[in-house]
Amino acid sequence: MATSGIEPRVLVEHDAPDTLPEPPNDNDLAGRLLVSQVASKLRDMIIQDELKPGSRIRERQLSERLNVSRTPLREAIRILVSERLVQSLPNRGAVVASPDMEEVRQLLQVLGTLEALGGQLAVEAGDDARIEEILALHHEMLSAYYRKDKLAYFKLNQAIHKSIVAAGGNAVLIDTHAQLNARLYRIRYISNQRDDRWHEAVEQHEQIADALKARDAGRLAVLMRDHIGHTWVKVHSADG
Amino acid sequence: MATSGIEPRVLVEHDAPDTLPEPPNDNDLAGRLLVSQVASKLRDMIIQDELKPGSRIRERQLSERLNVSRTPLREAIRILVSERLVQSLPNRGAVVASPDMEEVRQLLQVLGTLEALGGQLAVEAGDDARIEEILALHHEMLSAYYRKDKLAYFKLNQAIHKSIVAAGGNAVLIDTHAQLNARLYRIRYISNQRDDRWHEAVEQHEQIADALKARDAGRLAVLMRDHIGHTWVKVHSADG
DNA sequence: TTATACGGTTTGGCATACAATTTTCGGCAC
DNA sequence: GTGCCGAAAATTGTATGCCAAACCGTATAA
Repeated sequence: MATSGIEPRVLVEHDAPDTLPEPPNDNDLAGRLLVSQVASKLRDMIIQDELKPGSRIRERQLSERLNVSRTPLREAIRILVSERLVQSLPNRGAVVASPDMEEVRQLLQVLGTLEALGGQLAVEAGDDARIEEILALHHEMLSAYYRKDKLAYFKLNQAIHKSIVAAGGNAVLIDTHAQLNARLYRIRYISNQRDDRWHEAVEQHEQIADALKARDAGRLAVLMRDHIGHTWVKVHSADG
Repeated sequence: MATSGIEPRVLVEHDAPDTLPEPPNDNDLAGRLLVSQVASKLRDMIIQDELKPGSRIRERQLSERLNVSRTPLREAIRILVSERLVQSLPNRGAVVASPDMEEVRQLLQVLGTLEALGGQLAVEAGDDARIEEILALHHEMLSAYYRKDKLAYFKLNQAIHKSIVAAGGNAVLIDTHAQLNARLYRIRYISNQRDDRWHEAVEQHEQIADALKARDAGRLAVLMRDHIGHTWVKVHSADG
């Protein structure tokens, strides 16, 4: 789905890359093929704003910067295009995708449904150890909240959502969730920097943890969906 | 060489067209870049069983068969890999993906959730004309059912599900749905060839059509999910 | 007979060279 | 000063070549 693409940016500029969101580096088989390594590197660069949304990707320049030839770089770009992290223009190369608000809304809508399913499956199929791990992450996150450590909070928040989905054991769901989530990583990070309604999000996580502990699949599903709805409100209201 | 760059003929001989499920050919911008053309062609070949699941993709052989060099073919293969239509082995090339039963179950589980959301959005956001179109497809499908025209039924069935999701207007959902659905195309086609419980599926479609007509979002969502559950029963029981 | 070592062949991985298209920019006309 | 046209430069798209790793068959030794 083609986004506007040429529009500079949707959220704040965030030009200074002094704060690097840290890559999830959740990559598949990154150690093996050069193409995979390059693709992973590109994902990290996009997430860390080293490649800014809307900016063109110059193949020759990037390839010599990464010390690879254009061939594996181009193949890596194709991968990111099909992940919708970059957009390919006909004979004019590729630009880093910059989702507009409507696309963000759509992504969150789908993610909400997927996380609801993930929560349900986590309760139905997840073993106790898995759920204990998630609860442990939850308490770590609370700790970060009370320390006002936004970066730690952000990372633990991401880890929790990912773990809940993973606990369901549906590899397709895990995969799809990760792919859609990657498209929102930057925006979520930026949105997290404001502490708008931070306590609300924490309260929702408390409820999520309760439902997990109680193994209440239905309630957890509803909570997960609502929680993402809350994310949309945060991002949307901050848009301006 | 100078084969004048882009040769007009994109479609290939079609060697053994005894049973051709017909490609959806729902491709993005297939007319533009050679890589896109090759990727589309590969998708069609996989769907039509010209490239059979589990078989290796030999780059040199395929490239000369498609009259392109290995470079665009390799880039196209990368795209299909990230769509999970082919699987890439470390230093041993690519093979056509052959989903096992567990993966099919997972795919259907996620698709069920997505189609439920699609149904809900179709009712909430779809205008009357859109829904009328879907109902028209439904009646066409009924006609195919009574004619016992399995191929027409199959295609219309696919078109209906796609249209319902499309009516919701969520591009991300449409895209994700299409991608996951593509991985099941062959299996669904094969499953459709048996007329196991054909009437049950038709009855479910009747209910779906009713819910659409009544604009009952909640009921439609439940029906869509259950309907896919039914697909799983069909596929699973036939597996053996 | 079986296991294993070895060399030829095939295939994929990456780099580089060439072609086609787009962008840029200088010059000229208005 | 503004706008249009064209050639040069830059960039992407495609093809080809070289190298290394994996496969297969044979032969040799236990």
